[in-house]
Amino acid sequence: MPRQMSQNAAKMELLETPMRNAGSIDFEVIELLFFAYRDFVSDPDQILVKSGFGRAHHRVVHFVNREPGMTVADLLETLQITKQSLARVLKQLIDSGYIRQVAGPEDRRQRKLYPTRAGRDLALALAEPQSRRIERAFEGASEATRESVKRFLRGMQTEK
Amino acid sequence: MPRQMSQNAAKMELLETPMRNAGSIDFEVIELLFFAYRDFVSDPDQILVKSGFGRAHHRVVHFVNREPGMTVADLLETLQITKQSLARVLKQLIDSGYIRQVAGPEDRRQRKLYPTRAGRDLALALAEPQSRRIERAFEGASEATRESVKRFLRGMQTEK
DNA sequence: AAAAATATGTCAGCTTCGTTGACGCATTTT
DNA sequence: AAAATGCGTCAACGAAGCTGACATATTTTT
Repeated sequence: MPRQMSQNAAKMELLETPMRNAGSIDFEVIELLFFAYRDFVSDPDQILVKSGFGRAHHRVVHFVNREPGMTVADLLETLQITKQSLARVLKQLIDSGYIRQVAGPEDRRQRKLYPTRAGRDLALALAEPQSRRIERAFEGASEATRESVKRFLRGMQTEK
Repeated sequence: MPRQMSQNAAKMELLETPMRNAGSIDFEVIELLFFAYRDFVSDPDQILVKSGFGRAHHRVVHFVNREPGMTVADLLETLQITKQSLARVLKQLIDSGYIRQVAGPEDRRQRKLYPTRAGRDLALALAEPQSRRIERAFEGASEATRESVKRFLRGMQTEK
């Protein structure tokens, strides 16, 4: 086989054309979601570093504040992680005084989770820059537009 | 101090009221973004497990396919990670034949990255379920609505 | 009353993917 | 010739997920 042909064969395996929106594949929105979420979660990180916590703590403190009295099982369902994974961060949040547990009044096996005042304050501090970013992204948008965006985001969720 | 007062004092530190959309904090959209992204990235995971890759490989293979010829530095900028972190996954993708490197034609220190046919196929396979999910979320939406959503997502990005 | 199921906690070990810091090599720029 | 740049790599570490096994308290079922 001549050298030139080998070169071409080797080159053939390299694709030089960009993968563009085509067929039914929406690469543009895929990337928009990636960048939007990357920057969205980067906001709270500075605050979290000061407390010695990470993103996992953020999620826990957020949802417990949103629904005080939720059980450990509820939280596992919401976060879609294992109890062993939750245990670490939850324990740290309890030990640090941001969250407390109360035995369920009906079913005493349950551990109902509540934020302390410090836990509420932390959740608010973390939500603030995220909310500002959202407001900036909605800048000038009508109420109908805002509803469309929410509808889209709801539609992105797996229906359970 | 009477026992009753101590009990109340202890109870005081537990907040039982849900943290609701109030002031300027938009908890609803914060959560919608969390759930939307959680489910959005869960799609490719099954496919990735079969190839022995993770989400980091997904991102690399995606962007190299979107912009063949991008350099290592470009990729680091896009992903916002360190070169040591990228090195691991990039090496695996190169060794597995999904991506190849070519010395830059002008600056030969650069490594331009290109997908192979297998790399293109993998990127397409990973994008497919995500794109289907996006289409479902847009179901029945007008072109104007779609543009509004994209505008919102662009607005969520940190401007560089 | 006994047995089974449930809710939670915990131990141990593993994986992925991010980090910092240091250094080497080839190449380009000054 | 010296300095800066692009990239690769070694080593050590941390955050946050995972599986599997087992313990304890409590509730439900038999």
